[in-house]
Amino acid sequence: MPKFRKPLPAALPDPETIDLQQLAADLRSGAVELVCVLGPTASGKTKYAVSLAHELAALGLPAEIISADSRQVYRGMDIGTGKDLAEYGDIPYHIIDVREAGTQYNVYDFVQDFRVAFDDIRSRGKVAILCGGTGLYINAVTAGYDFRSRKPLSVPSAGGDAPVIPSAPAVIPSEAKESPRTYFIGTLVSREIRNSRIDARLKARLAEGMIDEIRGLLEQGVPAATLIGYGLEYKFVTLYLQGELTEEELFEKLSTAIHQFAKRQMTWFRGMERSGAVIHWVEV
RNA sequence: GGUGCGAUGGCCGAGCGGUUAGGCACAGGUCUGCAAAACCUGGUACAGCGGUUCGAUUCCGCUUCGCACCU
Repeated sequence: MPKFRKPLPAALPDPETIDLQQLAADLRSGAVELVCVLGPTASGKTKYAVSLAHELAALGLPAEIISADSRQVYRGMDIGTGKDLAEYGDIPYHIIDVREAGTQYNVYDFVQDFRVAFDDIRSRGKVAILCGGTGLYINAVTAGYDFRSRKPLSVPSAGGDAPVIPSAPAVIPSEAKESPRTYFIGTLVSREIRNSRIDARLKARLAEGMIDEIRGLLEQGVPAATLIGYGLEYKFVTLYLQGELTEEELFEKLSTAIHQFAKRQMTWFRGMERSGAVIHWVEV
């Protein structure tokens, strides 16, 4: 039997410095059509994307941000998703607060929404910066996932208990366009720092009223099962509100779950790199 | 000081004279309509030293360290 080598913890990519002048030139020439800022949770993506937008604007290339976050699409889910809209300042953002909390949203919807936002931004002569941590969504639009050949989801017949996906159109989506030439920038943080930031941020969110936010969603009629399905803060806080976790367990388990989530995000990004994407990692 | 009980991988926790229990954490990975989701894979540890035995994590003794109780 071959002895399996224990996989070593993946080394951090080498940090780079972005050559802004070059990036600006590539944007002007069309060599780059989309800038994508990605990274695990708590790595400072939004802050980085906003400052990049300002820097590009200073070079005569005003930019707008398209969020690639599967949970910030929901209105009323603010603290738990880390939706810090103030952070954007005067930079316009897209695909945030576009759905009611409690509804469904998926990659397919995102691809449609992205297309609209992207075309809109470009038609106004501005640069689009895609920024987020939902790897699947990022990959779907930058690698050109084609859903046309997939069976459109159908709404189950009355009485069925299959999950209803109301946002799924019953028609075959329009022809997928070619994916934009994308320049990827990854926000890099060591695992240790990332995890300690996650914990600090979690404490802050709890202190800011995250539990009340989620209690409010339940009171508005969002089913507990749906909130649990949203994962992380929504899942664990709901369990806590249902009395299934003590306050101590809430922090401990949620903290662990977010650490694991951040790791999965990095796994996804490495996978993108393995399949050919070039990600320029920067230390923030 | 005496007696008794216990000491299992990062943590919890079974077990047996001769497979690597298991869970959690951690690490690596998968991913084309719920992705903050759903999955897959990985680590031979039995406090130390002797002894009995073909073979000891498992039996015996001593040592160390915990816990309990006693004068």
